[in-house]
Amino acid sequence: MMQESGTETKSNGSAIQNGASGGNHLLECSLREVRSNGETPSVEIGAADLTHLQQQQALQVARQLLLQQQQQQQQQQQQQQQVSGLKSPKRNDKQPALQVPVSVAMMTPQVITPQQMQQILQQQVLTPQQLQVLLQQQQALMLQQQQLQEFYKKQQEQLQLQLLQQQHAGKQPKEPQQQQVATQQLAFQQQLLQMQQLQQQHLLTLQRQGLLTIQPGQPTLPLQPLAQGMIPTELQQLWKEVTSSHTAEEAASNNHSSLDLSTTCVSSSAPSKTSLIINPHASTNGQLSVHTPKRESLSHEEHSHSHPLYGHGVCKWPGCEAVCEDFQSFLKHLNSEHALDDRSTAQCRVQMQVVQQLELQLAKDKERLQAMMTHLHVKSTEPKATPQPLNLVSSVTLSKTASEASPQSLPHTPTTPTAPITPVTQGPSVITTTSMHNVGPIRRRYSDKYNVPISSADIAQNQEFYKNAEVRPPFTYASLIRQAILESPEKQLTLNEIYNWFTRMFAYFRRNAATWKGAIRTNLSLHKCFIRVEDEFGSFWTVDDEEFKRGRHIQRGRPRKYCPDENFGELVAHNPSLIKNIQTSHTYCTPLNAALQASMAENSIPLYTTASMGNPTLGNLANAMREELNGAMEHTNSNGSDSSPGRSPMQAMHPVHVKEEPLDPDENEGPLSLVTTANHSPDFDHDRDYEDEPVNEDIE
DNA sequence: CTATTCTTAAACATCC
DNA sequence: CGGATGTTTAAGAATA
Repeated sequence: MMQESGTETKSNGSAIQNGASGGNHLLECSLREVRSNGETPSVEIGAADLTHLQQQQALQVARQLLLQQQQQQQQQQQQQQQVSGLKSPKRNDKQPALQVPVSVAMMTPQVITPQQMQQILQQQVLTPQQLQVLLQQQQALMLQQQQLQEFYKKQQEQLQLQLLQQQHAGKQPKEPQQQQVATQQLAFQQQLLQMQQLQQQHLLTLQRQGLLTIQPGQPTLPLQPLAQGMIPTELQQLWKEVTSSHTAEEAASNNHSSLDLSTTCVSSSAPSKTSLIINPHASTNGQLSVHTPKRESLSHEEHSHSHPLYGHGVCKWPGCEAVCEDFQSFLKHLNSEHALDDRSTAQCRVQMQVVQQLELQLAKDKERLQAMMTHLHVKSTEPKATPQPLNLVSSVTLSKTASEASPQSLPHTPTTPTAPITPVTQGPSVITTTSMHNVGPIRRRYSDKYNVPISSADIAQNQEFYKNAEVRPPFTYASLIRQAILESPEKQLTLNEIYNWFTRMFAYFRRNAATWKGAIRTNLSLHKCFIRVEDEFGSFWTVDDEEFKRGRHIQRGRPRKYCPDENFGELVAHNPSLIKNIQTSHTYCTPLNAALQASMAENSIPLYTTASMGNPTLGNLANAMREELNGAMEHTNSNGSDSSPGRSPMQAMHPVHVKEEPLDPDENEGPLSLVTTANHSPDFDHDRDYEDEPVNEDIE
């Protein structure tokens, strides 16, 4: 269209074939912007948003957990020094340090930065189910930690009280009691340590399983001292608030729910960020409340009988696994079997080493991941400046594609050196874009190439990316053509409309027109799934999605759609009166039962054969299809932008001619005339291309 | 290494 | 006649 022959070069053909296998993304483009009829993407949006927010929250929970642990460790060190020194000259000053950093993760939504959000959106790592599990696990861990920490806090206070008494009461012999308290203190510290280790193991396990992806380049990694967007004073303040709220909770008067806290933090911490990244739709779909109320309820339930070392009726002390009927028995068991002794101490030491090792490993993995990301040109620190084809980072379902995302497959074609920095403003609309259809095969094949669920965020981002970056989309022509057709309101496009779709949706297809247009034509002819329908005003193309999923081509050496040299087999295939009724209804009855269509397409001949043998259902079938056709014609008069302007809505009323399905000679012996009889019209008997060919009766 | 898939080019046909 | 549209074949690259 735009710059046709002048810039035609063959040089970019195969070279660019390498250039855009960055991922398999849906190209569900522009449905909402091109046409506004029909589709209601809200459900899918909700699911997508849910996933994204879950990812966000999971990530944040993980981050905050780790952050929390570090803070705790510092506190413990401080407190340990206190205890061991048996003097606390500045207890009051230290009081804030005694505050337990509970529920820091509750305020995760406002901590996350747009960059993080962007990355999370780009990563389709977790399924909702996985996220749910992850969240629950994290919540359980956090609650356990809270509970223990509160217990610990009480002990600490008790100890301080005793110390105070000791100081004020002179040097009266309270030694035994104090020793006991100190012992308990140590035991709880060990428990805390153990719990932290468990948490980190949990996190690491999740990460290794690919359930949790910790972003590289983010100052929020576990080993980093502070989370982005949060300064120490804020943390302290929040801890205070949270702790006080939990104290109130213990007093059975908790009105200060975690949700409130979260809200408070949102408004005080980073409201602009929050409002920027939280999609209104998402925020109202219960996503945020999924987290916090659950925590709340859990905190009530598990406060009474939750312990990081107790789960499923089993003591979780390393190497113990003693069965405890209930929580009380567990506590007894814990105090009796895992009291402060050499063995427990040694186990704690071991656990500490384990934690250190894990941290080390985590640091290494983080470094490795960062290097990988850098290598793949994924600018994790640049959120929106470079809309890359997504799914590069990671994907559960498309890991193969991700692995294919070698650097050369990134959009760095010679013709598009500036592609990666093409500015595309996405904003919250990323989440609101939806997907109608799944794109089929990508350029680089992979086994599960069909119907791979891809998130709408990818679609949107990739759509924007390919719209603006002159990068070859990593999809086959067939998938793109299908996409174009399926996006059209009537699921049909003329060739020129397909061209237009390509140029509109992909900057890459705004040049070298002759090349890709020819490829489109070739693909239309070659693929079984593309059905050419002819009416009095021209022809248009439809797609048989079931056939598309089968991915069949018109096989060579078999009857062609177009065969100048006719022979017996081709006569069958070229008989326009045979299948056209089926095809016609097929064309117009997208609302028709897809399974029926698939069945028709797949088993057309057996169907006919059966019908010829006297199956009474065929007539009904034909009638049903005619009815479907009639019904479908009622809504064919909606004009999308891709609709041919020259075709009036009334065309649909006319009999149309369909590209002959290339019936295989080995399966087209069926007496198709019966179908013709079912809906026979003189109009069907002359096809433009094959009017001189014998009709199907010859094959009988 | 082989088979398959996909792309690209080209030749050819038909229609407008 | 020339362009648009279709069909078919072949070659080569990429991939399974």
